[in-house]
Amino acid sequence: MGWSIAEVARTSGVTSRTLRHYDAIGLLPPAWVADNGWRYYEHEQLLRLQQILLLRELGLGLDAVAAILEQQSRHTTVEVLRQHRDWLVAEQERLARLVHTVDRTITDIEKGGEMAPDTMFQGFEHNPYEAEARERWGDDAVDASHERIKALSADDAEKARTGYGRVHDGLAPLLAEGVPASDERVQELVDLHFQVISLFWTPNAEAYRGLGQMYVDDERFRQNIGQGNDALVTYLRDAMAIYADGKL
Amino acid sequence: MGWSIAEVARTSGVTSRTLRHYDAIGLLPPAWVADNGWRYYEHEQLLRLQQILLLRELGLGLDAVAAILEQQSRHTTVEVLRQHRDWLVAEQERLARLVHTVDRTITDIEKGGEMAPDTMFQGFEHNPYEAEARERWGDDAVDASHERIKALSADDAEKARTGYGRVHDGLAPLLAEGVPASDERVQELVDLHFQVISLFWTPNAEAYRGLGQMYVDDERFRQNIGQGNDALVTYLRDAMAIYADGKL
DNA sequence: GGTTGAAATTGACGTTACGTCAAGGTCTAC
DNA sequence: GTAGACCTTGACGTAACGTCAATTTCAACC
Repeated sequence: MGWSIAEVARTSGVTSRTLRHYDAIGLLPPAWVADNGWRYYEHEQLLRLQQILLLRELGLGLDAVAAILEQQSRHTTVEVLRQHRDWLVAEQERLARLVHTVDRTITDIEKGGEMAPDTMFQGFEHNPYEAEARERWGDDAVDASHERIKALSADDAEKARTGYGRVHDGLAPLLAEGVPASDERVQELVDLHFQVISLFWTPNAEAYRGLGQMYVDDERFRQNIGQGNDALVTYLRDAMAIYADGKL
Repeated sequence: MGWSIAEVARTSGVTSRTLRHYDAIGLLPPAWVADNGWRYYEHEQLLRLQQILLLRELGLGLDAVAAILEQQSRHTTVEVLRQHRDWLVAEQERLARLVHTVDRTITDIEKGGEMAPDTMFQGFEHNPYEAEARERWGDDAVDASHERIKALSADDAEKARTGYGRVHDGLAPLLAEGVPASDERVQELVDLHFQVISLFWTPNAEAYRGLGQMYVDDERFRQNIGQGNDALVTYLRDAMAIYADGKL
């Protein structure tokens, strides 16, 4: 009488390991255990297993499943399901925010891919670091960079239009509010900017300050970063200078 | 020279345990280790830590973070981030489906709360089970059930309008396609129906068959379940009868 | 009665990113 | 010398099993 663990496993689509696990945590003990230790299941256990699987499919944890089956009350069940639903929605929103942030970071990096290396080499071009740059990345890379920076057209600017989004998004309202560049919130954003830059190139204080100045001086950077709002770029430069003085 | 583990922990907002963990998995070894075994970190490690935290905030696993920092290439980084983004979106969609399913199940159960007990008792009312029902749930429950079933108004029907959604959603198109009630897809839906019912009441074959018949005979059930589509209710009854014969 | 193959059992480790003790050494200051 | 802060390694716990590994049992066949 009754079914063995493998038979139950086959007909219900779970592994015998899972059934043993459910036994171990007390969620689904077998109907009876033979003298040799073998587990045997009856119709009642099969039904309970189906209930477990139904609830598990909703994404509930086994503890929540156990709570529902223990109470067998509509009120408790709906209560647990509602909590679970709330959790699902919250998690979904968290993921949505992450997707957004990742998207922003990707465009930031891609924009960095179009501009930052050139920035980097241009920064070296007329200062004592150029020799080091040529040594570190090779003449070809530096020369190619010079080519690319010359070739930067309105097209590229357009392509990069959405870049530096995370920093831009946060900075613009702070500027509008008249928050000083030394403000903590501004410096946090600059820190983010510095970190994204630092994923591939770590400027020292002087280079970072120079990068900010270049954003202002070079029309393409000014346009890309400020999106027509030149004050924003100046603001970023000032904030970067303060950051460089304080943290680098 | 350098900072101790607790100093780094304080300034960067992680615990010393985390730093030890990052050392253990090779993600962030300290700059040097003193003779007494104490870890000391330099500026370079702080920077790397910031990079790690930046990427971790995007929801990346530590292995993905390690991959990015190991390569230090824009291409790899964007590649990893894109994969991660895809995963995030897929997960988000999965959660959205779960939310939907949980919602449906909640309304199913709540509708069950309004109708199934009455169904249950009504099912017993004119058959040999009524005595057992009175013994099992008490006279009060059965009498109250009779009161409630009499009081079922258009209001209640309206309240329950969205119930049995999962079954209804799946069944209607199959009926429209002319799929026979014995079809596997139909029977799967009936199985779902049976399982939701079984969360609180486990009918035997006869009771389940009777429940299906009642859906057809009683106007309120017919209306609630079929939403005006009487053929759907008949279809469900037939499918339930087949299910009862085959599985119960 | 012995052998074989299928099926069963109980461990126990691995997974993710640490949190949380626990036991014991080290440093600094009084 | 000792208190107190700080450091170390070690080990268990988390969720829900997957995946061996070693061993035992059962049913059937020769």
